[in-house]
Amino acid sequence: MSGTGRAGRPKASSRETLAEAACELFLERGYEATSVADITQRAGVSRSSFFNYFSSKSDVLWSGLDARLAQASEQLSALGTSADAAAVDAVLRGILADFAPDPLALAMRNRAAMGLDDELARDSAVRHARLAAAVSHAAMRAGLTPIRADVLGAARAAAVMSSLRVWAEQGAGSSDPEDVLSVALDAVDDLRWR
Amino acid sequence: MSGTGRAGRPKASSRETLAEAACELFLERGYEATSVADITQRAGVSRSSFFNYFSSKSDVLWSGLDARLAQASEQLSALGTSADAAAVDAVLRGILADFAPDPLALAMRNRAAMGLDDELARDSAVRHARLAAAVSHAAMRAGLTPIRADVLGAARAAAVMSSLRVWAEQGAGSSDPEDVLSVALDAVDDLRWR
DNA sequence: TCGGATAGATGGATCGGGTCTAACAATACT
DNA sequence: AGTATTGTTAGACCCGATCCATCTATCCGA
Repeated sequence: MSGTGRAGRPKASSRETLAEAACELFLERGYEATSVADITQRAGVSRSSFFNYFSSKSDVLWSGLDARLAQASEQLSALGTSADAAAVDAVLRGILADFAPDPLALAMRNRAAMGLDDELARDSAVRHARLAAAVSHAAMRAGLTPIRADVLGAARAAAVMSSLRVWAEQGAGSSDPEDVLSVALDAVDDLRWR
Repeated sequence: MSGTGRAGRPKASSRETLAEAACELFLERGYEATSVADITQRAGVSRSSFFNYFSSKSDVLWSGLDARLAQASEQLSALGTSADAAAVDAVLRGILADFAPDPLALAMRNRAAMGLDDELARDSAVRHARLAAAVSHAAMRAGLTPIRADVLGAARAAAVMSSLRVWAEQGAGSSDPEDVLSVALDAVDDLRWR
């Protein structure tokens, strides 16, 4: 029997196993009070193995979204000088399209119980900034001034992150995050104080 | 002779002494390569003392702006339900009014030499988010929907942070950051793609 | 069947940021 | 002199993260 897999020792644990153990512990004791050693102990692997699957403790929560954000950044870069609002918004919708409930959604929904308010604020800020920078770069390539591009990028990135948060808090699964985003992007196009 | 000072042992070091030592080292070796122990050693105090003056290593860079952001948050809260765009923008201008070159401006200007690109991006994101949240709360109190308020807060916060960055990179001191912000806030009011 | 070659798992050392505490030192006031 | 007050300090400790050498399990070809 060949071809079942590639050479080498088969994986003894998986991202899912570790993520499950982590989320359980986050719910039981809180995020801060859960060490990486606790997670690997429950998952039945060594502490060292954790970092073969996740680049950091918080990566357990964010890896799903990060992959989509990275993809979106590439797509935005590929737009070149012809980037317009519609094209950018299409990419942004892709980020949340078919976004299934995952550790991040769970964390956003149970942020209080997990004691995640601070951590989530910080990490969300980083992702917001990353996305905002990507949009800003696209806008600058399209000819906008740097500050104008930054403001526009921040507004659109906020639409994405805020939509995700609202969707997650409402109990991810009942609605489609993409629909929430559509409303948010409308708000960007008509950004008046009222 | 009384009244020369209050009781207790006089301070042996000051924030300024530590900040200077830190900035020197950041320029010489880079931010990452400089440990807190390095800073205190150059300043001639113990490592323990560092945290009597700064809450973290990065606080050396950010404490000046953080104080202004905290003040702005309070002012925004005090606006109550009567917050409108003009009142909010006035508060935002106050953040950058008379903002003198400080460790943060130095860091932004020498971000490459200090190897600060990552760290600065992360920390800027946190401050952006903090300010955006304050503006968003003000907007929600004024009756806007949460997502609309988030988008608007992110856009205005981006105007502030982006202005600060541009001002610092241009060589803080030559111009007034408040002037840069005025241009940026105009961009928020007219947030169309190009 | 044996022996690489490959991929994964592991323990342990190391580092740096940050917290905490008990002891110590210097000043003002009485 | 004595005491309260304030600041400094050493040291232990925790935790996230990196690194490396070693060990283990599987596949595949000779």
